[in-house]
Amino acid sequence: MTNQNSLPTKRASRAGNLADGVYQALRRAIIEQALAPGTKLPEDSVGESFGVSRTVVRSVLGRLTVEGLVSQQPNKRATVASPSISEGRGVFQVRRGLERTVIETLAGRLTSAQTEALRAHVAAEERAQGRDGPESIRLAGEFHTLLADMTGNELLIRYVAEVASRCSLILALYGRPHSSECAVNEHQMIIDALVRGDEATAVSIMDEHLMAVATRGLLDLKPVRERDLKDLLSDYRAAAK
Amino acid sequence: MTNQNSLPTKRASRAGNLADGVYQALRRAIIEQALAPGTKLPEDSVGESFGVSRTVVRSVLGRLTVEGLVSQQPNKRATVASPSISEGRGVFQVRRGLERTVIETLAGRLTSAQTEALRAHVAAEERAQGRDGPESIRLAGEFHTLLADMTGNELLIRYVAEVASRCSLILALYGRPHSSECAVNEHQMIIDALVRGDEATAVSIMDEHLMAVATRGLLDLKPVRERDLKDLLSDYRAAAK
DNA sequence: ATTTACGATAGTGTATACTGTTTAGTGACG
DNA sequence: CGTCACTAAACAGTATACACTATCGTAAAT
Repeated sequence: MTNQNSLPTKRASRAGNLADGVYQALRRAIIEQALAPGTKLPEDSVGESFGVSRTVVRSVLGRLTVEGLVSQQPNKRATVASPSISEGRGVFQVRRGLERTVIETLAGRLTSAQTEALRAHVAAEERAQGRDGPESIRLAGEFHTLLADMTGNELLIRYVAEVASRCSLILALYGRPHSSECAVNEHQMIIDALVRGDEATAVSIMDEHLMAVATRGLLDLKPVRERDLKDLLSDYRAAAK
Repeated sequence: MTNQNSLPTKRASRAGNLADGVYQALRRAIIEQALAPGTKLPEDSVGESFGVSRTVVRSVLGRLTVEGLVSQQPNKRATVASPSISEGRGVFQVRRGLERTVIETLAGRLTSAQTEALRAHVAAEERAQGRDGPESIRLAGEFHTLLADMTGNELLIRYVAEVASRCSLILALYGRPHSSECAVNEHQMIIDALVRGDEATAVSIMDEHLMAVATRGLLDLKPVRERDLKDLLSDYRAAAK
């Protein structure tokens, strides 16, 4: 039942790490809400979906667990994490502190190339404004991780990425259906303050921005639909090159 | 070569997770610098040291890698992480932001029991002051994680614990030999400001406190002694109940 | 003598087999 | 009918086997 048998050429080039591919794919599936919070993730089934063994899935689930996207209890099936409201508040609070650090690091120190990249991103956000597909959700989150990237601080980058993805989950659970999550013009204002080198203003806009996003979410728990796991994951299998 | 053969009664009670035990032990070994940065950690050898299989070791090394205490590259042996100075600076910067959040959360909100616990801890630090054994190092770090615990914010707790342990590594690499790392009286002052509810002061003391710890470390790389891995780990084996 | 090619050894990546625990389904008993 | 006990299936925890990759020493070729 090796993958060589069923898919002889799939990873023929050079293997290395199956785990990474599955990790990326599963992570996206969760963040883009193809897998609703609470969805069961038995190691065998997930493995079958991606054509890998439990060994690989296990390590992936471990990683996702420390990132808070999956929750695991001993001898129980893993599930897509389903954070409580108070956990959610905690995450947002940490996020505020983290992004404050990002802003402090960046204020007045953006290269023109970086400024360029940020403006381009905001433009993309504006274009995606109308349809609230996964596209818009993803872009809004990526603005923050893009900022973090520019600090060059590895740990800061990882933490911001982590809280941002957790926030996606939280908003999926408790957010209003059509809140566009990040007001694009707030992003614009942050960029402006950063290039002006106006640290105080940039910090306070970011802070309010995040507060706003957090308080925009305080509503109805959405119903959890039960569907077939393999169905839901089929789209993401291709991505696990 | 199962552990039942060699140690029939060791984990007779109820198993569950061997991994947790090994994780704790290995983590301590690194933080307390029994395992110097750069030390090679082959999965088999570590497994033998603790009497478990590679499977378990592998998951543990994975966890420690995401925490930054171990570094892994594909198809290469894992090693105890050996962060660069600039990585070190990055970690300290994140830490400042994180602990700022801790202070903001706690200022003026400490229960008397919590205040009690903090004062007791500082007292313990003072007692351990003289001998700069692992005891003193551990206590100094634990003051910060103790504070974080009191926020009740799971994520914040995890992050602070993570940066604190990474900082231990960094100071081990670049710190002066006998810098007592955290001046105990600074801890005392932080507590005082917190109970007064004086958030601004508490934040700035903590900030300077961390800055001081960070700048106290900027010196000679210590030589790396080469010793037998199993020797070094023998003390920690018992802890992996 | 120095460098390159090659082979042995050590080590990681992944699958699979086995064991123990949880979960869910079924029937007996209240 | 409900609920309790019991059994079978599903599932996680762990060890091990095998394939592939890196590492290092040794010998051949320059």
